[in-house]
Amino acid sequence: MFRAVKTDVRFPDQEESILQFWKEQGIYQRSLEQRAGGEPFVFFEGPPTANGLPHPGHCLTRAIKDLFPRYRTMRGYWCQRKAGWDTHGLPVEVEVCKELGIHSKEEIEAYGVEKFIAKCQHSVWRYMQEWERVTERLGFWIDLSQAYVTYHQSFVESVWWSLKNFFDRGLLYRGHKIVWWWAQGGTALSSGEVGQGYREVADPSVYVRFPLIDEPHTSLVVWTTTPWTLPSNQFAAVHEGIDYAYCRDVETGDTAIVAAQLVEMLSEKIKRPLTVDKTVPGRDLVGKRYRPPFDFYESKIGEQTGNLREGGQTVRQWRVVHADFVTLDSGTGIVHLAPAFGEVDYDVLVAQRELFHDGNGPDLLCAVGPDGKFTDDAPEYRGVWVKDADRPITRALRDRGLLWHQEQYVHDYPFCWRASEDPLIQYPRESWFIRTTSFRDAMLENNRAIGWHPEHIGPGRFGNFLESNVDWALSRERYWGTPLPIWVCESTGKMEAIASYDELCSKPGIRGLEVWEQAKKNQPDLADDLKVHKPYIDAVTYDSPYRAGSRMQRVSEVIDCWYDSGAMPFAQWGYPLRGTDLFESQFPADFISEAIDQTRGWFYSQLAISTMLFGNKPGQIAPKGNIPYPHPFKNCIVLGLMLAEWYESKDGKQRFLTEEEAREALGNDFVHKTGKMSKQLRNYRSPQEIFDRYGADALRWYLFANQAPWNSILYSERAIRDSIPEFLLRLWNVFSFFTIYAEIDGFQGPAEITSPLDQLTGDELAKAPSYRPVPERSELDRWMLSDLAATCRTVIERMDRYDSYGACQALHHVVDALSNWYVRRSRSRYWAAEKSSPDKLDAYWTLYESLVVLAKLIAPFTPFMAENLWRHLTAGLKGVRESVHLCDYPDGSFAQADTLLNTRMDLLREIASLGRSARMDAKLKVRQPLGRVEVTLADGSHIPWLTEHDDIIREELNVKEIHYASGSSPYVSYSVQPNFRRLGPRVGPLLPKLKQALASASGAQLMDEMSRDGKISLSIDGQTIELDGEDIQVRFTAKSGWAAAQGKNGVVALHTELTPELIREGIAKDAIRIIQDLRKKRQCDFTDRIAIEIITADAAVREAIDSHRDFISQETLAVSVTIRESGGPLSDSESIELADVPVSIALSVQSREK
RNA sequence: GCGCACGUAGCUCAGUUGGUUAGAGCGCCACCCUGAUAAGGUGGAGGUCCGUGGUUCGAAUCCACGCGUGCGCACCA
Repeated sequence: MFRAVKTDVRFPDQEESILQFWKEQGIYQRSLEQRAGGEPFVFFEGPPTANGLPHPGHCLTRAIKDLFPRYRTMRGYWCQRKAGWDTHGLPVEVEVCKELGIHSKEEIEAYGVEKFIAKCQHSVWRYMQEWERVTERLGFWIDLSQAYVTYHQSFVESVWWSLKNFFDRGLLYRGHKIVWWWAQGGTALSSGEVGQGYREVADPSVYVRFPLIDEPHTSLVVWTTTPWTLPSNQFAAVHEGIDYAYCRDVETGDTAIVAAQLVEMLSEKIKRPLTVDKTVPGRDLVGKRYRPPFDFYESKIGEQTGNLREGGQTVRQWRVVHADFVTLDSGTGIVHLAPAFGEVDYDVLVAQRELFHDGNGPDLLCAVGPDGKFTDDAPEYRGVWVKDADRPITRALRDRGLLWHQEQYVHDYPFCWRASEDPLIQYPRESWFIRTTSFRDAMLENNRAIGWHPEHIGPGRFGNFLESNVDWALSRERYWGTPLPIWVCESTGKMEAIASYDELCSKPGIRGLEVWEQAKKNQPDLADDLKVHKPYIDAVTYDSPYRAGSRMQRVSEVIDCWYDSGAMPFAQWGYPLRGTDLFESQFPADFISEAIDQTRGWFYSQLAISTMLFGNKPGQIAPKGNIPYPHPFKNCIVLGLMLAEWYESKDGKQRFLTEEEAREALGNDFVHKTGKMSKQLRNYRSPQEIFDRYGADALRWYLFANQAPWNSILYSERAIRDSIPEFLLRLWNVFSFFTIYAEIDGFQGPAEITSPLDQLTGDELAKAPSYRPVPERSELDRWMLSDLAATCRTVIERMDRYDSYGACQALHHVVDALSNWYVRRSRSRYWAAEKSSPDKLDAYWTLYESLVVLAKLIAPFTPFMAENLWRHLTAGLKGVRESVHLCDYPDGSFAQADTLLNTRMDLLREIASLGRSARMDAKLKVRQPLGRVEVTLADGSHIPWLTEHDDIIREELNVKEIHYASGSSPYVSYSVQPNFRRLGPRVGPLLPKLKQALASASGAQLMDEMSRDGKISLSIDGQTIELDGEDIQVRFTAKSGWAAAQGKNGVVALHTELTPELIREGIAKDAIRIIQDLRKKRQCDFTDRIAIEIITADAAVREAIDSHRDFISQETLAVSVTIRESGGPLSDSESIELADVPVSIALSVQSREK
């Protein structure tokens, strides 16, 4: 027995109660248990960092991560969903520093690393509740209780194990890296952080002469915007292919060498003529020695030479070298290289060293300390902050006649995002690297096997990134991160890697474990996982195997937290110390998803680690006896970025308003803005607001159904709200319609069935006595189920291709068909008086079954709505599955997909739509019956079928008669066009003329010729062309002067003359509508009987009502309809216009039973 | 500067291997229908398919060069 549901739904309230139900009944757990032993569908959760609040963008990733596992689970796969949290890294440290009001590493050290780490560990969980709430509220089913956490000991040990593997294979090495360095804070910044801090500044721009040693009175001229790097100069770079000019500078009497192409420009700049003596190619300059601008180093090592690998000797530095990056865009075409302060400069140094025998190459010259101040190497400037040294250095150059020219240069330069007055400098730091470059080809091969969605990511952005791979700079000179598990011998410098805490503890002569033990004793609630972190792990030392009496001490660095996330495929299980079975059964992933910003983040870190670690090469791990590419993930949906929208005043003074706020404050005088979501700008609203107002399903449906997931998507409250009626509300209204009538008629549904129920499949429902086999039902019923079955197959096919957007389109389409055609066309069947007529029961069963199938079909997309429907549809039934999420996904096997029927029904709908359009043109409202319509179709083959369904069109269009034709027709004119696709290859250049010929001929004649001869002959440019039926396309046009409308497949024309009888019927129908309105106004029950009294002076109206009295009574459940010409005012009456005349009408309820 | 993507109606987006009248939803306006009614339907207005050139009988679609936007990378010596 079904109970009518209210139509004024509050989806958010319903969702909250469903969440409660899921929780109490452990539905998620049971959905998993039920599939245990099924084929695994492996999902990896890319760990979010819980260090900040979740924002709308996270809802998108979490929604899509939920969709596919839910879908696969219903399809029978076993899909575990282990949550994870990314917990390490600089952002956590920064958060803690803010809290403590400190900045620099010195301040952290002063505060105490031990206390600092403990704070970091706590800080990680600060927003955990918000994260869990959003996750749950969105309906993201994931096992939060089993979440992996990157700081946990088991995770850290897995990471150690993989690093030891790399170390032992020689893939982990120590080298130098030029980093963006925050000197005041004593730390390097990641490229993301650097990118945040760019600012336009004016720097000094100096042109400096480097005198050549072997050519008197001749100088290279170089340009730099960082004069403070000049004392550390090591080379001057030219490009071999560029021509350089020796120019006489009249003022100095010196010869200046600059790029030939720039002579003129430079001459203007220095405002004096430069006379070119000769021009030489860059390669002729390579090897020439020059005098550096400062002699701090030259005075000590100026004559230092080294032995070249190719034989011979040369001076180590202060030579001209070739470099590819030299261009003529700015400067002089000769580049000053200070390898300590530039990445490309450093690369040149490394390349130069390669030329020499080991130990013979140039050392790195660096006159600046990590604090950004000059060291003893440059005594003149010792202790001066580099930026403050620009002026004195420039002055010194001028004094010594080396300053050729000086100006200001405006450019963007990075500053520290945490201390906006501190400029960053490039600075060399010792760093640990992973030799990813030697796996470049393997990574590319692995990448080619991955199913990227969209496809272009693979060869495009991601592939390109792999092509330009450089070794992974792994180490960070910070505190809160996975410690690099390498111990160094204090006397020999030899190193070894450690793979676990136990391995460490078993080392001979182990000492320092007590530091942790003591800390734990003092503070028993300290998380045990901290023992593998700084500072405790740093205290652990052991006997060196390399020299008796020496100790092994850990290096001080922690690692890049991207490595943590990339290691999660195995580290989430603690593999290989723990979880071997789990890892092997859950690797590789079938599906992962993140937004495009993870290309160089998680997508790369996973691929790099997996490619290097797992395989058949010596030293690699081969779980399950090797794993073919791709691994560690097979499919990846790369989501677009979510954009914020806001409103602001036209002058931009009031920003980041909601639409409501803007309307209130500014009237209509505001602009709509969209842009990147930004925490700082606070230009987005909390997802919770959406959940509370519209519900999670509304948000999910908006995210899934509005565009392909890789397009960027606007987080727009209005757009989310607007997407509700088209799907969720429409479906809910259909369901509500069903319950209203099922309650009135006492439709039992599956409650009739005595045998055990399970998922309410067609086979189960067929056991109900009143359930008739589908083939015995009306065409409309068969069509609906066939359309639904076809939709099931379409959705499955698309979801298997990871095309969630396409699947949503199919769902949208079928809900529209159900609501706007099936229910609309079936209404009268539900109103039918005979409660147990087979047709009425068929209508109920068809609608019921459709709703059951839809509940299952939409379950992965809008899980709340699906559950809500399911719970109502199965209320009171015994044995049926408690949750729709415990059901199998419908595969459409309940009905044949009848494509012919579908085509015909589409045609029928088109005819109805055209008829309504024609009525509109003729200004004939649908309530006015018409005598006849003429339907002319391009293709006559469906006419017999359509004729059988006259009743539908007659009712839709409110006409008495309908006539179909396919031949010539007085309402239609034809135009014939060539079938371009077919004829293009055949006649090619003649096509335009052929088109012309067909257009100018009479369409009707061509049609006649075609039907007589089966072909048309045309002569064009002397060539005879024969066209068969498929070579032409016939286009229909309604002839003007008729109330007619044309569509793709035909024309619908109306007979518009009205007989007195038709007019009377129209009036009666108007009367019915008015009475129905009154019933509603009086809040009558659907089944209340009423008495009607009508008073009007108009004889035509009286006659119309009188002659249709029975019809009116039947439609309005009236026991009596009284008509009077005049009389005293009726009590409780309403005065209304009917057929343009005044009418007074009274309604009284007679009985409320039945 | 380099790479990738995108550029189609007021907004958000579809648009199959090139086929000649470019679609949908929303919004706006008008009308209609209505015992699902805080729904539903029909129509209208609104497009140099970013621009230029090319290939072709035919280009929103393919090619080239630009312009603009987003993202990423690099550079700013």
